[in-house]
Parts: sequence; structure tokens; C-alpha cells
Amino acid sequence: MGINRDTLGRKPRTRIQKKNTEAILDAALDVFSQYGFRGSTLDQIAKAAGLSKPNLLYYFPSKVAIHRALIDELMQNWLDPLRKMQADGEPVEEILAYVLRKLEMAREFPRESRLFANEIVQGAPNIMDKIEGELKTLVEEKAAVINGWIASGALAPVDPYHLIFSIWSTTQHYADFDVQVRGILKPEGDAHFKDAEAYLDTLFRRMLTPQAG
Amino acid sequence: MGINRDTLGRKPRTRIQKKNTEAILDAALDVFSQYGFRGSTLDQIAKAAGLSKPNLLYYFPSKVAIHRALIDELMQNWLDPLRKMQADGEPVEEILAYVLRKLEMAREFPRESRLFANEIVQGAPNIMDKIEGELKTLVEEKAAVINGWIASGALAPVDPYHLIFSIWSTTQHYADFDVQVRGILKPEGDAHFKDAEAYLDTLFRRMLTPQAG
DNA sequence: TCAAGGTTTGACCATTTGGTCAAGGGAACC
DNA sequence: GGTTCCCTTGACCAAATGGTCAAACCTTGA
Repeated sequence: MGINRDTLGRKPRTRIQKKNTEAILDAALDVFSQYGFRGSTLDQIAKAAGLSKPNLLYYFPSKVAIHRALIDELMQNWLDPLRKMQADGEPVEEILAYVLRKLEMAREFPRESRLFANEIVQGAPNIMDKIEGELKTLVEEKAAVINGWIASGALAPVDPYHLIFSIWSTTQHYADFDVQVRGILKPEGDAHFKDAEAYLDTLFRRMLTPQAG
Repeated sequence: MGINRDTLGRKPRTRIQKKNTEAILDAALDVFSQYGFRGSTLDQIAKAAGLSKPNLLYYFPSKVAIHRALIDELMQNWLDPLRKMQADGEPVEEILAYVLRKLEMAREFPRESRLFANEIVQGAPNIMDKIEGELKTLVEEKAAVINGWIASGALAPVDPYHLIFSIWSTTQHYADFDVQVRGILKPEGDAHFKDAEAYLDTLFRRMLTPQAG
């Protein structure tokens, strides 16, 4: 009999549970982010986690349960950088700080970015509700903030939605399309992220800085 | 016995072959672009093409063969917009025209874009050679053109590689992350592409137009 | 130390999957 | 009309896959 999921919830009861659930989620992140949900197998995940398949299924009741656990965890953190964009800051700097936070996340958490990308590209079968729910709400909220900044003259006029899309796409590109970027630039490690940072800073600064006069 | 692939090559011999290979490739584009290679099945493709599985395998020897045929066809057309960016044009307008061509492709050929995205996100197992080959060569060539434009003063100084990456990511975003975009904007059909066009035109125009003085 | 409960696994199962094959059904050219 | 080659399919196969289960193995706390 598997673990009582009702009582497990977020907090593993024992040391072993903690270690193994973490190992499983880490391994699953590796596998799912590389092959997508349907392209990943329990055997792959079990092997990557150093467990037997039945043992893996002792901790999670099914393949989808593992995936859901990952996605839930991811959605918690993924929107944090956007949430931190505050209306009371200096507009251009607030947005640029957001851009850099997103780029930093693409560098530090490329697997999470690719897990998300895989899910969206394939039609977001498991997170459509979250997209139309908390994500949409948050974006609308921040779009209003941006429109407020524009009205105050502190920001050049710009469609806030497409601005946000362009921030997402340009930053996540360095995680999601990593192999392409590396295939073209042939960088040493993460060296190209410095250039990307400078480029994106310029790109969005020029876009957003209001023109005098 | 299946079709003689040596003689088939690009040109189907008969009417029926033409019709069926086209139906298969179209169906396969649907399926592969949605589920990725490993997540797609021959049954799905056969059903979508209106053929039985053995019949499908009469035209293509294996699953990978179908995928390879698609990818090969795709790579032919995918780089055309970039190739069309000519050194003898007006720099800012040349690049902006490229941006709009890419956006147009994202709207007209989202399946192709997603097929490509799926392939790259999952590590580009089948096209790494093309990335490090013709793609890299073409990008380097165009980066040189852009650097020439910058040297002539007709273009603001900018890292040409990251410029190209940002053009790819912002435009393809509307195909690859289509469900997310639609989940947030809730547009009527393709109405949001007009706004995207205006936004990207502004974004890159501001980035690229050299500052007087 | 011993019981109770937590952990691990080999064997197993039904289904799905990529792929084969032989035989039958058509189109087309003579 | 008949022959030749093209096309189609039902039946089949081996391997892979998600998942189950009972039995055995550990930990831990009294």
C-alpha cells in the first residue's frame, strides 16, 4: 500500500520519505523537461532517481501525480518575479529589474522553464485552468500598473500585454532554446548570459524610456 | 513491399502516392507539433491521415522517417525570411521587414513553429547537425551584415546575435505559446496579431534606429 | 529485543506501441 | 480481357509501458 497521500500533503513524515520524494521530483524534472509528459516513462524517472519502479509508485500514485506535483510547485515560483514588480517603484527600473530576474531564472532554472515550455507548446492540457486563472489575473493586474505608469508619463506608451509577452519570450528563450543558442554561439559555460543581459537591458530601456518633449 | 524510397526521393510516382504522402505529412505535422516525437504514435498519425497503420508504413518505412521528412522540409523554408535580409537595403527597414515576415510565419504556420520548438526544447536530437551547420553559417553571415550596417552608422550599435535571438523568440512566441497568449488575451481569432505587429515594430524600431548626434 | 509500521522489490498483468507479412483488391497499359 | 504492378488491410508479433501485489526487508520506539 502506498503512502497516505492525505496526510502526506506537503510534509513528508519521515526522513526517508523526504529524501526519496525529493529525489523523485528532481529526477522527474530532468526527464519531463526533456521529453515532455507523454515522451517520458516511469522507468526513466525511477532510474534517474535511483529507485525501482514499484518503489517510485510507493511514493506517488501515478505518473500524472508526479507531473502534477512538479507543475504545482513550479507555478508557485514562476510568477514571483512578476509579482515583485511594484507600482510604487521607478517604472523603467521596475520593468528592467523584472527582465533581469526572468533572465536570471532562465539561467538558474532552465529545467523548470523547459517543463513549462513543453506543457504550453503541447497545448497546456494540465494547466489551462491556471493560465486562465491566476496567471491571467496577475497579468491583468500588472498591465493596469503599467498603464498607470504610462498615463503618468514615466513610461513610453506601449501595449502592456505584448510587452510582457516579449519579456517572457526573450528571457525564456535562453532556457527553452538553449541548445540552439549554444549551437550558434558556442559559449564557454554561461558566458553568453552577460551579453544577453546587456542586450535585453538596452532593448527594453530604449523601448520604455519616454522621449523628452 | 513498401515504396522504393531510392526512386521516390522527392517526387512521388503516381497520383495516389502524391495524395497519400501529402496527407500523411500533413497529419504528422498536426500530431508531432502537438505531442513531440516521442509523444506521438503511428496510430494517431494514421487516423489523422485517414489511413490504416500498415498503409501508412507502406509510404514511409518508419516513424522516424516521417519525422525526418517533415523536419527536412521545414528547414528548407524556415530560414528563408532571414536569407531575404539583404545587405543592400535600408538597414532598419530590412530588419523590421524580417521581423514582420517572421511574425507572419508564426501566424500562418504555427504547426511548423511548434514542430521546431518541440524539437529544440527536447534537445534537438535530430537537427543538431543542421543547427551547427547551415543555421550557424547563415546567422554568422547575417551577423556580419548587421555589423557592417552598424559600422556605417545606419544602425544603432547592438549585438547582432542576441538581436536575432530576440527576433526569433518574440515572433515565434505567438505560435509556440499560442494557448498561453490566447488564455490571457482571449482574442477573436487572430485579432491580436495586429497589436503584436505594432508592438514589435515599435520595439525593434526604437532599438535599432541610430540616435542623432 | 520485539512488535508495528514504514520501505523495497521480483514477478506479474493488460494495454499500447512500432513494425511485419501474406493475401486480397485496384488501376492501367497492352 | 488479362496481366502487371500498385495499393490496402486484417492478423499478428515482440518490446515497452503504466500500474499492481504479496512477500520480504528495514527502522524505530517502547
